[in-house]
Amino acid sequence: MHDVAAAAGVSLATASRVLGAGSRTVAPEYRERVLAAAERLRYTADAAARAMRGTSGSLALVADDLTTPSMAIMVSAMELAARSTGAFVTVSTTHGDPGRQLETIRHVRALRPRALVLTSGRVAADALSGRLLEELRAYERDGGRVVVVGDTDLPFHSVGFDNRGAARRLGEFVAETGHRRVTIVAGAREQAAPAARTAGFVDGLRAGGVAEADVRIVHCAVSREGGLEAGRRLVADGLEGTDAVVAANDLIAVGVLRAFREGGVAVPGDVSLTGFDDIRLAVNVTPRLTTVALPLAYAGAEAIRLALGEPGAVTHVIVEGRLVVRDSTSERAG
Amino acid sequence: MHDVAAAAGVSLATASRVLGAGSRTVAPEYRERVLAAAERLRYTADAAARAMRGTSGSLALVADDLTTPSMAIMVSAMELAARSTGAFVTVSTTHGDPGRQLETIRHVRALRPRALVLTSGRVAADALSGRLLEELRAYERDGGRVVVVGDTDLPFHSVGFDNRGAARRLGEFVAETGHRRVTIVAGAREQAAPAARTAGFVDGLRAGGVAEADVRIVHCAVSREGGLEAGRRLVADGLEGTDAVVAANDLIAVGVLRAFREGGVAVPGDVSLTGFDDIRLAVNVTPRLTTVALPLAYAGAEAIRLALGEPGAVTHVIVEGRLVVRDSTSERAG
DNA sequence: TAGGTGATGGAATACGTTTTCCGACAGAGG
DNA sequence: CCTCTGTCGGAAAACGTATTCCATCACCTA
Repeated sequence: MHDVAAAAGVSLATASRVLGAGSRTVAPEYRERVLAAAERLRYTADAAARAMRGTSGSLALVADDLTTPSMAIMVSAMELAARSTGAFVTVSTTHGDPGRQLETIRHVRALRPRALVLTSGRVAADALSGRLLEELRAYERDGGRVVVVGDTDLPFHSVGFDNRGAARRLGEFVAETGHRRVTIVAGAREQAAPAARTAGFVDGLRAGGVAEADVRIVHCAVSREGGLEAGRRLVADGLEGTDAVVAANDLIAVGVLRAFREGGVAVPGDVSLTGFDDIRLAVNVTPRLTTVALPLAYAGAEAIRLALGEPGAVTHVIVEGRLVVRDSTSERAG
Repeated sequence: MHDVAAAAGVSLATASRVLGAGSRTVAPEYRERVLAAAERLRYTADAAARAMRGTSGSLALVADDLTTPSMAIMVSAMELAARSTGAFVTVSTTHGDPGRQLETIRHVRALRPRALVLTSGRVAADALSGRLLEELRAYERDGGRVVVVGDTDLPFHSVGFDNRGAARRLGEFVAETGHRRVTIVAGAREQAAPAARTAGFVDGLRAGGVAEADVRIVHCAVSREGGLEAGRRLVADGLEGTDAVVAANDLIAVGVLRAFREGGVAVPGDVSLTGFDDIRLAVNVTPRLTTVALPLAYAGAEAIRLALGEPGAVTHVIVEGRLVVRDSTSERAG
């Protein structure tokens, strides 16, 4: 910047006033001269030096895993939203491992980011969460801001999905389209999101008139393979009049779908099938999956809004899912 | 750090020597005292202040789009590799728009990153590339290091895929398994990767003994929809003895597959079909796609290795694809 | 015309760290 | 016992920017 000021024939202070986000006004003539010199010299103010004075203008995103499509969509939306305000985004992944989460947060604190956005399916459900919480609190005490995406029982700003509510609506839909014997492929019992969805499915089915005795719940790994295995078990055990299978997410549903195809079970002819998440794969299978779409990009943008927001009370934002009816469900006679 | 030094009863300089990556040795007793004080006070050295002296220890990743699975895999691998060396990673997306690329690079230069990794399918094929090049050169002149992933005709370090070579091997495989009339669904003529693959397919088919007159090339949009459309056209025009369809990527192949299913063409019964990229979807369709797997994670890690490498001559790394034979191709009688 | 007032450029300082230089101290060798 | 040498702690400078404080200047009003 020294060079720019010299080239423009003004003092360092004037150059800074022009190039920094104008704390004070500068005469138009000088302003123009400085801008021209900066352009000519390809000058950009050093973010590190700038960070040493005021706020840092960088955001730290800590996510489980970028390769999961839903994470990628959220992180991408966050990057977009942050960028539109001129903030930089640094990304770290933890693979959901609480130890790595802790280590990552500790590491990232060195950047003195304006805010820390923690996106994880399993923040609270662990023994380490005490130390994690403590670390996040320390970060807040230093003036940082914590936003958690996907979990709402922590005392930080958060963006959560109304898993239970959306699942309830899906359950109601399944009940109202005439299904009477339903199997829920619920994924892992311990994970928060699948558990909330399962509870919502049950709510909705009951509300729609399905008898408790006619709702069966089976667990499996939260993956395509888990669904495949669960589906094979269902086929092997006999479907016993089951006319709908409700899966905790699309990946599981796709696995079940494959098992049904192997076993000669027609979807939706013999059994209706639903997923959750509306991943891209949901429209690339045959039949296309009836599912619940989560507004992931919106949630990501909302997280950045919270991260950059004015200081204030801790805010919990809940975003709703949307039922997407496609070809994997059909109306039953009765 | 002042507080830490005070708490440990040593000078600022000593604390720095212990906590910074030891430029000099400190008496074990003092060292321990400082470490204990830092732990107690939850102290982490300010990265910005640190960056103002030596090198910044941060890497800038500029990618087209995080939501594309292949990009996500590469970026994720880069993050992992960078992290293992203690570097921070900031990501920016440009949606492949050259204007945004330029603006992003300009913006990111403020961070004085140690290196800039540009991952894009279409860096060179544009009128703006002159200004882009100029900007990157200016960045290099300031001591930065530029690594380009996916394009090799720029004068920077690069990691490229041997599209043509891998396509050639796939072409040979198709020829050697007895296919004699082949249609290449080549995607867009203007894009570098599809064009290189098409050339490779032709090489391989010719080498495997397929006559030039028996290779037909059709173009389409590089997407599932493009493939669907192209596939429908093929079905409508009549396949005229075509016994293999070779697509420029998996997405196109999946589109073609759907068109064939609609049109009653059996894969691989009537026609063999191949893709390229080995995206997750390739194993989630029926039949599972024969394709070429690109070692994306390896390429990402390699890019970081170049980015962090010792100064030296510009290096171009070419990574090979691997033929993955699945169910969408079958051996022909002759 | 003189004094007051508002605008604005310039010098200096602070931010938190690393590193260089200097000085002190201890141990060893003559 | 003195001196030389090696080790290590402490003071200070430097990195690049934003901002505070001061000085100057022009303009307006009485």
